[in-house]
Amino acid sequence: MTETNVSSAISTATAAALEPAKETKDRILDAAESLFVANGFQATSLRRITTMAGVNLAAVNYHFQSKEQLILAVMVRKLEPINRRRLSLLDRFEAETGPHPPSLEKVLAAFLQPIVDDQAAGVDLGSFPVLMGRLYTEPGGLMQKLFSAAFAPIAKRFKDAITRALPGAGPLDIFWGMHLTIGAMAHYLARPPALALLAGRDAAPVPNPSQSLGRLVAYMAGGFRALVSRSADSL
Amino acid sequence: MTETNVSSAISTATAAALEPAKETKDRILDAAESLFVANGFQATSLRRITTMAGVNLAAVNYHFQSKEQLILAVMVRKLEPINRRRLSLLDRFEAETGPHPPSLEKVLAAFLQPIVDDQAAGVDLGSFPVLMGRLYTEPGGLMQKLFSAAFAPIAKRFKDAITRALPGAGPLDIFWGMHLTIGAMAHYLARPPALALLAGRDAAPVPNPSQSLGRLVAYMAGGFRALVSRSADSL
DNA sequence: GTCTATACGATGATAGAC
DNA sequence: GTCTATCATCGTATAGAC
Repeated sequence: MTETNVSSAISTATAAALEPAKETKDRILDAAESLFVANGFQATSLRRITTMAGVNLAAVNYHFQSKEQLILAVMVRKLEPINRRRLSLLDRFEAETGPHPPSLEKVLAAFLQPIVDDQAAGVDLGSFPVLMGRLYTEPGGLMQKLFSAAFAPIAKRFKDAITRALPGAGPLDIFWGMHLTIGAMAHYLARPPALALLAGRDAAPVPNPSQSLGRLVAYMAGGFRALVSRSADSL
Repeated sequence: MTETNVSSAISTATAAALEPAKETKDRILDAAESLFVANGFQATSLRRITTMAGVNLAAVNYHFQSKEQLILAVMVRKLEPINRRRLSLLDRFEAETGPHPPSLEKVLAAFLQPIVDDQAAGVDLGSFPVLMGRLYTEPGGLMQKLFSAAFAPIAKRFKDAITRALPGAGPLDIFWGMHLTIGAMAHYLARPPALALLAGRDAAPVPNPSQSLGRLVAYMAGGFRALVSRSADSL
C-alpha cells in the first residue's frame, strides 16, 4: 500500500486499523496524516494519534521530538511526490519549447497542475491543501523549516523559469510576483469558509477543479505581466 | 505607580502598566491585543492576559464567553476604524469620477491603502496583519464570524465597485478575482518568514510600504483583467 | 451585574525503569 | 526502543462574594 486510505476518518477512530507490519515511526506518520487531514493540526492530540497507531504516547516524542516536528515530517512526506511531479512537468514543458523558454502560463501550470489534478481525481488529499495553506502563516517558524526541507530546491527552479518567461522583468518584479502568486495559490488551496459569503448566489463555491486551473493561471500570469509593464513604465 | 494593591504581587513582571481607570472588559481587550500581536493567538494563554490586565482569570469567560470570542472581539475592535477609512476612500474616489466608475486600480487602492499607510506611518500593528491572515484559515468558523461581524458590509460595497470598474466581467470573474486577490493581500500582510528565502540577495525583504502599494495594485488589477479577457476569449 | 477563588478534564512534554 | 508515571499548563465551568 502506498498511502493510508482513511478518507473518512471520523472523530471516533478505532485503534490500530493500520498495518501492523510497519514500524512504529511509520505507523505514527500514517495515523497522524489521516487525523491531520480530517481534523487539522491543533484539534488532533498526540493521544489520539498514538491510540490510532496502536503505539505508546511517548513514542511520538522519541521518534519525533515534538508535535511540531511530527507535523513537519508528515507534510514533507506528502509533499515530496507532488514536487517531483511539478519538476517533471516543468522539464517536459521546457523540452517542448526547445531553446525558447516556455510561456509563463505553462510554468505556472506546471506548479499548480499536480495539486489540481489530485483534487480532480479525488485523491485522498482530504483537507491537506487546507493544511498546506494554513501552515504558511503558522507561528513558530514551521513553514520556514518546511520550506527549507521541501521547497527550497524547486523554488529556485521555478524562479529561474519564470524569469526566463518574462523578458524585461527586474528582480523585484519576479520577487513580488512570486510572493503574491504564492498567496493567491495558498488562499485558493485553503478554500476558507468565508469564501461562500463572497460568492453570492451566482458562483459555485467549489467548482470543477480542472476548470479552476485555467482561471488561476490566467489571474497569476496577468498579475505578473502587469508588474513588469508597471516597472517598464516607471523607467 | 502602585495604586490599589492587588491582593498579591503579580507573578511575572510584565504587569499592569495599563490605565487603572478602564473597566475590566477594556483592560482585558487591551492586554489581549498586545499579547496577541506579540505572540499570536495560540501562544497567548488566558492566564497571561488576565495577569497583565490585573483581573481575574474567570473575568474573560464572564465578559466574553470563550477565548475564541475574545479573539473575535479584539479583531473587530481593531478592524473597524480601518474599514471606515476604506469606505471613505472609496467614497472619495467615486465622487471624483462623477457618474463614471473609478478605475479598478483606485478601487483596489482604496482597500489596501489604510493598512499600507499604517505600516508606513510606523503604527505598531505588530504582527496584527499576520493574525488577520492566519484567521482566514483558522478552524472553527472563526473567520466566518469575523467576516459577518466586520467585513460583510464593506465586502458588498467593494464587490459592487469592482464589478462596475470591470465592464464585461461575469460573476465568476468577479468571484475568482476577489478570491485570489484576497489571498495575495493576506499573504502580503502576513509576510511569512519563508519570503526571505524567495528573495535571493536581489530584493529587499521589507521594502518601503508606500512603494509596495503600487506593486500590489498593479498585480491584482492585472490579474482581474486577465480573468475577464480569458472569459471573453472562451465565448 | 461584576468579579473572584477554585477546581476539573485534557493537553504536550519528560524522566527513568525495563 | 519502548514503556509507565508524572509534570506543568492549558481552556473552561461553577459557586459565591460584593
